[in-house]
Amino acid sequence: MSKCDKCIVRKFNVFHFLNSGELKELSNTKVSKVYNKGDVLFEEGEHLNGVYCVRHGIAKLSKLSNNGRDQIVKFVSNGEVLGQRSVIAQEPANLTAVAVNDMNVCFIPKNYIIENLERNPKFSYEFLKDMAHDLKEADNVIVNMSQNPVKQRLAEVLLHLKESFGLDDDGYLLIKLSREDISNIVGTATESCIRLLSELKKEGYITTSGKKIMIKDISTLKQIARGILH
Amino acid sequence: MSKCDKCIVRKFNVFHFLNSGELKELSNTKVSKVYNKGDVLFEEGEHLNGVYCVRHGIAKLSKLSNNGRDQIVKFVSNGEVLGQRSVIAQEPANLTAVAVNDMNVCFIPKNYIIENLERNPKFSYEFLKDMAHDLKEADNVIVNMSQNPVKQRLAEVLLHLKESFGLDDDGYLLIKLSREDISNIVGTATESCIRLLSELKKEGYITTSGKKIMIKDISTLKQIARGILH
DNA sequence: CGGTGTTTTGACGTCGGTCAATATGTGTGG
DNA sequence: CCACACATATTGACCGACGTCAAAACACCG
Repeated sequence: MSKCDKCIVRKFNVFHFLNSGELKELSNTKVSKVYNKGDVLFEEGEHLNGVYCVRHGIAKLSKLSNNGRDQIVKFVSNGEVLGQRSVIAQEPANLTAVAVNDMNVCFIPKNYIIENLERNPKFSYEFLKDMAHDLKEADNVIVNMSQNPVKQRLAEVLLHLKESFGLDDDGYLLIKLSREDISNIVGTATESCIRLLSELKKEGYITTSGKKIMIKDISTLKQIARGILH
Repeated sequence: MSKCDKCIVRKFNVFHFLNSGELKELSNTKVSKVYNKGDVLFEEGEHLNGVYCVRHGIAKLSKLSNNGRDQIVKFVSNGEVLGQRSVIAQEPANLTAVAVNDMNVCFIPKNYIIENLERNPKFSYEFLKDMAHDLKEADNVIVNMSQNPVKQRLAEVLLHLKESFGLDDDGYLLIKLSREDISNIVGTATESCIRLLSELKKEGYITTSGKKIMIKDISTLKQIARGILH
């Protein structure tokens, strides 16, 4: 069992303020888990007994709309924590979490979280800041989804994927998603998404090779994402 | 200056756990304010020096999209608290707050909030639960906005307005909004919204009289909101 | 090699946005 | 109380973006 006080990803999340005693307790209560690409971490409506701290890998958080299509709401990767909302509100999960990659995750039982929230104001404050950030992002997504055309949203998504997950050695987006996944982020039909991708390709702003996508003209893409260009 | 320990709305929000000493301090630091319909409480990008506790009235929280249209993200009314996200994250406001009604509001300075967060875990926990709830709502809105057609969203909005604010003595929705406001909630052009309202009217599910809207056939409207009927 | 799943392209219809004209309020001062 | 100006609501006509269905091209794998 690896020690939490040596864990690098902890530096970037709500656990970075814990003292050595609290970290030792964390090391003892946490459980390491491995998920393979496509595995479900938890599903909408499920009751969570703890949170998931991502050591390595990427998960997508999605929700089924009442018309039967998935909407991807958010990605979570190295250092980030999953399931905090449900644990804090003591409610069933509102979203489904699926591994996009092979993942290495630490599961931290609910009790540990609750107890620390009750006695450690700094810890609570970290959680609050985290959720405040998520809330701001969510509000921004609402505005974009409801007001921007699909091409603009697609451009935003591509830029966002680059910002969040970076590039591989050849300059392609590191995260590999199916066209269906991409359209489920953008909130559109798969075919529309494909069509707009090939449009962007024809215009010379991106290149694709199988699932891999490369952004070639980032500044023009930014203009499209801002609605200045179409 | 009225006393917070006698305030009814406190029972419904994050302040309901404070002890009598903390409440006395709150009474002394808070400032009562009155806003008239259309007044701006704060604007996107503005730095907030505290939170607003709504004693009476309704405010709309909106954000300007990069194509120049407003998107209403959320309403806040009696007992609810405004501006908490910005104060907690110590960031400029992400949304603009405008009074929909004449309002009676208590302004609570940032320092009071921060100090209590630092020493009172129960208080922090209340904030956390509040934000967890907001976050869930926001995620649900994202899914609806990106996946549902306008008529469905309009039906949902009407039902939501009824749930949140209730009816007046004649059975009309208590909250009075312009068509433009309604379309800014639904995320559509004003004319489209008007057209769909008159469609719902022709179909007999609602009645309108000026700005006032009455829901006549709530069960059918629910079916439309769920996408079962069109 | 065929079989299965994903990506791409084509054709077509419709939902919803835009512009413009008209109607209906709503408030103001006379 | 009326007349005028001005805002808001409603309706019509038109068009483009986007969703849907279907077929073809391509990839991946036993």
